[in-house]
Amino acid sequence: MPRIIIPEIIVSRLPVYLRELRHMQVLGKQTTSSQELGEQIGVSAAQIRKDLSQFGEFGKQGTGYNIAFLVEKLTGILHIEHIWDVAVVGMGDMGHAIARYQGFNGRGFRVAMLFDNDPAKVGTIVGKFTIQDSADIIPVIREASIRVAVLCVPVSAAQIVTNDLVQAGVKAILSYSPINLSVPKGVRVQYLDPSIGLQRMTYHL
Amino acid sequence: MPRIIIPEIIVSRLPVYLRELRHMQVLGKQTTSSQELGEQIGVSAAQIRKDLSQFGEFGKQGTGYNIAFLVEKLTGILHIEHIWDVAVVGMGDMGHAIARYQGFNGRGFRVAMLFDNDPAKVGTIVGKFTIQDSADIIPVIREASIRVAVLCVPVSAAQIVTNDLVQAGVKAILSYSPINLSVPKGVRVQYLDPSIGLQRMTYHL
DNA sequence: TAGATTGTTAATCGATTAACAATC
DNA sequence: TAGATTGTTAATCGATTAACAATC
Repeated sequence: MPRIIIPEIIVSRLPVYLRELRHMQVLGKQTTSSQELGEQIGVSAAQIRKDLSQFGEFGKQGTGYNIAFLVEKLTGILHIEHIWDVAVVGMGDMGHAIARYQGFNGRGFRVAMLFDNDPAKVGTIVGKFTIQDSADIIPVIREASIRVAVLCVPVSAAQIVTNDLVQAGVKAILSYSPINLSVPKGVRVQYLDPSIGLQRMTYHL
Repeated sequence: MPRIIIPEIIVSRLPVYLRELRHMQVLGKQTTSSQELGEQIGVSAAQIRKDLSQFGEFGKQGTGYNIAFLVEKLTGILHIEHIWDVAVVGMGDMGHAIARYQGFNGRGFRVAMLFDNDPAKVGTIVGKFTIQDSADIIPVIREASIRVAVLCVPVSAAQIVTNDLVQAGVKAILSYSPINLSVPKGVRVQYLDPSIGLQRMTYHL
């Protein structure tokens, strides 16, 4: 039976829905509607209902969505019901910030190992972990069966380190390096380049 | 004469084109084609030509695009021919990393001031600047005519600080706080939430 | 029951791609 | 000139919205 392929644009909205629903939980809310959720995050109510309907029927006519139930469903859909161990490569300022980042708590991820190629940094402790030598990335990540990595190395090293991560079995890379990476099919990259984010806004200024 | 409105999805690709073109310049290339540029960044050649044609005719049949010329045009289109001063608010690990970030060099931005509300941090130096008191955001930013800010404060403070930034005249906010912000029309926000980036990939794992 | 809100269909809207004349 | 590549048009494809029967 051919599993229906969900458009990437829909997948990309689900984490935003989930984040807002968790926020509503913190505020003590029990239920919400597509209307209310949409207003919070700037998406139309119809779009939210259409997106969710790709995965099942999670609401009730007249009353809307039970937040806890929908959070559970989205958590399952996004495959974050278990916590993913994450490797962080490149212990400059940004790597430091990610290594100590508290925002992964309750979102499906935890930092599990740190790498850098600077002998002066290898062996030192950042947050809860000792920085390991980038030269050992392949065996160490493979041994730990890590699938997710955050890349914080300089542009000059980004593609080389990426190749190692791919060889080690990493399937998802979040990159802070402002360069396009080439990866084989089956490996995904998401880019977080602050300059790109700012330039998307200065166009309008 | 009614200026044609460029779709946001096109605007969002321009910084990526520019980044790759600058990278080509570093590699010493003089010209490129829509085909070659597209292969580098994973966009179709037709789409690049279509996008660019919204703004003018920048290429030559048979030979493609002069990279330096196209860089200059895109720099103008994105309004980054002058450097924007940026205020960074929230001097936790992420704020520190942004304050000392070198990646804004040559991309149209420079960090110009830092704020935090923690008395223990106010007055201390990070990178090239002394941390100022968040209580003074409105007069200080207004006095400096700053239009661009990076938000690195905890979720609990994000909306309040945003309101101050808006009141101070900020028109573009890059937010690392994992929460949806509400801003008046004319003010833009871009979000960089690492967990959202990762969740967009774990769906496929 | 009356009011509210879902899930879904059909219509609309917008973005991408294919193709090619123009021309360097 | 022959080959390459643009800018643009028309066709295709996909995403969003509007509307509403179903039903809580």
